[in-house]
Amino acid sequence: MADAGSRPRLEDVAARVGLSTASVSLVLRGAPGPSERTRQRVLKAAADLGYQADRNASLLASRRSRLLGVMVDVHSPFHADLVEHLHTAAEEVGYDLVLSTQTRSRDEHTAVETLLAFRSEALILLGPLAPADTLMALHRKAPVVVVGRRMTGTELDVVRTADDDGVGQIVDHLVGLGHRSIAYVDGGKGVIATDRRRGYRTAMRRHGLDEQIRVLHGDHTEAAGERAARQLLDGGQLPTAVAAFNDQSAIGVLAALTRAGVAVPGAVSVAGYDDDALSRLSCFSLTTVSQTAEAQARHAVTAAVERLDEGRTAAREVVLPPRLTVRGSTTVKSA
Amino acid sequence: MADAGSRPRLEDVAARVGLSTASVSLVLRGAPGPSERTRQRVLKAAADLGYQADRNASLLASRRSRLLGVMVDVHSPFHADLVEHLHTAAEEVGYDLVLSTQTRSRDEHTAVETLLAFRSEALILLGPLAPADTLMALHRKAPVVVVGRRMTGTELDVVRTADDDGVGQIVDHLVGLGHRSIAYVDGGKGVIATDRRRGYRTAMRRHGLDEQIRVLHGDHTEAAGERAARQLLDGGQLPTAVAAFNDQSAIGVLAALTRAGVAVPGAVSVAGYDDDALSRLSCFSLTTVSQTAEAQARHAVTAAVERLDEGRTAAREVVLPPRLTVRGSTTVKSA
DNA sequence: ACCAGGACTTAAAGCGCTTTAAAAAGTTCT
DNA sequence: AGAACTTTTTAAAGCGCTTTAAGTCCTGGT
Repeated sequence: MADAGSRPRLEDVAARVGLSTASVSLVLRGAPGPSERTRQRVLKAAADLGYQADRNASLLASRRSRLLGVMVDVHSPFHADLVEHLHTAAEEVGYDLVLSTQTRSRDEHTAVETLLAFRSEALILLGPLAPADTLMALHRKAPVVVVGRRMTGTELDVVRTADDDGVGQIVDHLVGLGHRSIAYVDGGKGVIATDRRRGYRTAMRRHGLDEQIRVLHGDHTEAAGERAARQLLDGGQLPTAVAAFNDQSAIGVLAALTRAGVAVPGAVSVAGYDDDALSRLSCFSLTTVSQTAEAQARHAVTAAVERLDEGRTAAREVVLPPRLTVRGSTTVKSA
Repeated sequence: MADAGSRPRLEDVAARVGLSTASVSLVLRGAPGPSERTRQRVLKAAADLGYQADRNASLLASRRSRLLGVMVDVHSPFHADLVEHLHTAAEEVGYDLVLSTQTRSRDEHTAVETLLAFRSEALILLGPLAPADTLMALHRKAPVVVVGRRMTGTELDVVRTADDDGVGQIVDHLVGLGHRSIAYVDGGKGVIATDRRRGYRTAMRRHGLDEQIRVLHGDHTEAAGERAARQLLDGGQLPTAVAAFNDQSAIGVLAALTRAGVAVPGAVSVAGYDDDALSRLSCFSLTTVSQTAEAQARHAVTAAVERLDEGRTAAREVVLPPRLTVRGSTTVKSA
């Protein structure tokens, strides 16, 4: 049980070494001033007492909080990766993270309010859905860094990967394997889907495969992938490769094809997008595109810190190149 | 951009309505005292100014923090579910959550330190790995609630599901479908694996199927499931049903069987455990056991609140019954 | 000796809010 | 009208820490 009054305070440490709280504070934060002797004694005393600074009090007293608010969808495996890297990146520059999750019951607004209530100095929003002007309003309270979503015409910082390029890499890879008849399962409306679709079209044209362009209706779900595959199966002529909007959809395609007796990748190669946990399952072993969570996290933190500590005020967009991850679901076109 | 000095303070609101900060504070927290007229005026002023209390200051001033620290493995989909429900449960009793993730780079210790630095009044640890005495030491600083892990002989509160019962339900279900030859793919050492294995054995005996008990070596991975399945395939006589330690392993089994031309559930039924996102994929449609995240979350919060607000000091263990979720991977035994 | 200057240390004033004791304002009753 | 309350409001003292201006001590130079 917690012994209510037992938590040692700065004053207790100070009393123990017979110094002022000011000196102790200085030592504990590694600030210059205290002599070596004092430093040692204070550190010893603090350790003896198991002293741990009260963040709230520290933050309140210093005008800064050195806290970055991160809004994350706790259900997304990709966000999980991002958070992990955000943690390390933030730590390196002396910031701490406060997370707030948006869930069915807790919308973006509440999540962000919580972040602000904790005095976050900047907000890193992972895949926010709110409209641009809402985010701009927020930006007036604290610098906002949007991760993973394209945003045009705002003054917000944006960190994302080049989705069109990613699909382009998939197409290049497939073409390199000898495929020419490459279908694409679309991801619906939405900025990301649009970019990826364009990436597919552009890449196909680049390879002189204009005639082969074939976009199937779909969305981000497994079911959509299955529907698209069934459509292909019914349509008579199967393409030799299928690229999908994301991994989930790709898995739908893969499952439906396999169930219909079409070998993957033997007869048809299948590729996804996102490199999420699913794609790594050995039973799928899906060739996909990785969104380089670490790089995105680093850039997001850097963007925030530049605003906070270096007075940058101009918006900046960082667009990272995605990385093709070849696994077992794609192979050379069969004769 | 954040306009540094712009954040309105309690004092600003007070000045605007010509009252003391004390009155404003009272109104804003819904405390009794202020008259209706005052209340309205204050609320209006606060809204006009876009005032939002500074949590740090509030927490520091009140001796309480009303904060529950939650340690979560950000990569676990099950934890994600738990967090979501913890949020709502905590909100209902007027607490807020502060999350700290353990990752490869951030071990449990640091995660928990962060939680304490934020002045969490109690700690809810999701699937902690630390040894019992470490947790007990922590418990002396703040009440600890362990979720999802069995802990004997400690004074900690524990909330978990009855793993043996869960596997028992799976066996019952399979037996109900006419299966008698039911193999089990083990989950290795570890408390949870032990419980589930025992659940399997007990249930089999209860149905008079002692002779049929067959435990295959395994762990928590998909690969283990595949190995086990291959072993079954090589062994000559296939069981008519296989229950696995968890969903991942079950999926390995399922994939290996399918690949070998064994129809699932046509020839062999397969069941998993955990009801994680994987099992819901239509291409698997895995019969599994749900750990009832919501109920566990509620009990965890309740346990913490009882310690905090109702002075409970005796340890309590809440063991919830898991819930069988029947999907498409199990069916009546073929003739 | 005496003082400038450097090296440490500390008193004291907050940070923005809660809380409590006490004052102020209203009511009711005789 | 004044006593005896009750309802509102507020002054002031913190919460645990940071920060800055102001010391206190030494050293060495003259």
